[in-house]
Amino acid sequence: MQAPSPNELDCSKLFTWADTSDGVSMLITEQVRQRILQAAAEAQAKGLFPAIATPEVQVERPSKEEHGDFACSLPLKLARAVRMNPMEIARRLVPMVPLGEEMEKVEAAPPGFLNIFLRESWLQRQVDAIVEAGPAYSNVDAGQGHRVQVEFVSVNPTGPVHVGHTRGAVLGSTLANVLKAAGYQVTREYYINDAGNQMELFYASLYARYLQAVGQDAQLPNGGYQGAYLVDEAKEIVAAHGDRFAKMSREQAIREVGELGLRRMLEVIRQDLAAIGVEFDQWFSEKGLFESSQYQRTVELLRQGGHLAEREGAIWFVSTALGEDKDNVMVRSNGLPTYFASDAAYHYNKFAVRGFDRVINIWGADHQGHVPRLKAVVGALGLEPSRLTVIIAQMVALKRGNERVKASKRKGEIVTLRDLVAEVGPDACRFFFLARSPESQMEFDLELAQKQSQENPVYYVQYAHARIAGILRNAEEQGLDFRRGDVALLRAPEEMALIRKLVLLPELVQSVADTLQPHHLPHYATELATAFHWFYDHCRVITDDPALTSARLKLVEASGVILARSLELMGVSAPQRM
RNA sequence: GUCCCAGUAGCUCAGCGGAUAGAGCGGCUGCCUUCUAAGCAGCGGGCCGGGGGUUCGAAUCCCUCCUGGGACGCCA
Repeated sequence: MQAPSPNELDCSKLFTWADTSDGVSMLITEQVRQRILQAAAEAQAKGLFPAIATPEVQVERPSKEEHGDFACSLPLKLARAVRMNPMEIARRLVPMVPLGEEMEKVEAAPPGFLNIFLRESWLQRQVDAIVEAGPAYSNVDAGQGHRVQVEFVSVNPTGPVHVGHTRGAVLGSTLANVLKAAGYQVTREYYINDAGNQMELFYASLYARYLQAVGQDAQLPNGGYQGAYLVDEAKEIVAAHGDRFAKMSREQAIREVGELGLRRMLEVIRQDLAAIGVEFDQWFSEKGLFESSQYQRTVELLRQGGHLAEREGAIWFVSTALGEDKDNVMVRSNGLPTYFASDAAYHYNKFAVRGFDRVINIWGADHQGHVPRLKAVVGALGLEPSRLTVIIAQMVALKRGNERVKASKRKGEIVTLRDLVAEVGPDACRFFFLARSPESQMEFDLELAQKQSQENPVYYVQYAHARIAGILRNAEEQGLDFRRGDVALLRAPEEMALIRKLVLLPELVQSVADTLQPHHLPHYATELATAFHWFYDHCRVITDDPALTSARLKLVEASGVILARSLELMGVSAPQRM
């Protein structure tokens, strides 16, 4: 028998999950995989086919019902190495697979698949398990309590959050939800770029608007922020503080007005994000890295490691020595650090100071070129670069009908997150962004999004939840107690199809935590809703048959638990009525 | 010029080594005396950008070309 590779052992650990009433059990997919592995080992031990290294055994969910609940192509993969007909391998494997109480049967199917069917009784019992466990049914233990930080949005506090940033916001908050469900200890963080040029420009712009607001002649600085929101900010500052800043030195006034403006801007950003359910555990100040001399320490570490070189009056990070295309300036010839330098310090802080096991950054596509050098500098600081994952969310192109909307904060042409939520609503907005994988560019037609809002798939999913709530309300009004309902009565095709969808959520949580691709959640939720609507239309729940009524009410409750949980993971509300 | 991402139904997008390629929207046709019709059932719709390869098997992997977006600063 082949000893499982260390990699396989790791995997089996990753796939365990707790939280069921009968103690720790394993994801069903993983159980099936293990059984096939066992079967292969036994077949080889018995000499049914030559003993060779068993390739990675993968189990998939076939799309066609007649192919069973799981399918495995191991025989096809084995065929060449053992020089046998794959169908013959499959046939010899079938009787070796231990069925246990989960599996009904295993079939060999041409050209050499193993099709695995789950036992009806096992599926039915999951309904009880879901009702007992509640939302925790979906939880897995992939993270094993490891500390992971998700840093996202981190928009410069020079203006409100706009539509493009919203994609990253929705993505990050959902990932954080899922990672938590997968057993990680999660910190959601917003990095405040409160140091550097852009902030100086913002302060100076705000100061100019302030002077204008108190009736003085003032010009925006070159390249300054032209957005109307700064005019409003300035007016509000005047309302609260009068013209006292106009009487101080320009330098001091810019500092004080700027400080006020920064705080107000951050508050606007926080509120706008909260409106689509995005909240943070930590707001981390870039300036703090300098004030606590963590920046200086990081630079010193790089210098000691021989990663810095002085040239043309600037200090460079010699990334070419680490296989990069070019070196990067860390300290400019004017003595000021670059954004890259504080980023190095920031990531040193994340790993070495705060001790996160893993860090996930969500960036816009316009920062994509910075990934290699950030990884390089993390490595140069003696940290393992693979602990850092940078997810690049592609651009969101805005349209209004046929007209393209160009978003530029400095020019002030912004479609803000606030506008978007006002037009489309937070639920549709989250669902819409979430349904697309981050690496595909998307076109957001504001007209269409608004028009579609009644036909948006999010309502389809939410409606299923509202129907569930309605049935449970009726049951309660009629004083029905279904705790003793017998799940063995759930045998209709619509009932079984629904149960099959319900049991998928833990596996989905596992795979999203693994691949960091939450766009599968909305698709799952839609499929689950479809299964429920189908059930609803074919199986009347509350009837004059008390036994069947109780059993079906249990299924309805279990459906509500899983549907609400998948909506919760996406940050979408689960309405009781619609 | 170099690097990254994308190209799948009329539109917006899933699928990323498995069996006859999917969903929503839009179009057409049926279904409300029964727990919400924001629902269900059905019809139509595709050289999976082109061309080569690898494989028992390719929308999926490799090469190449085309198209669109992004990145290549002592900006962030």
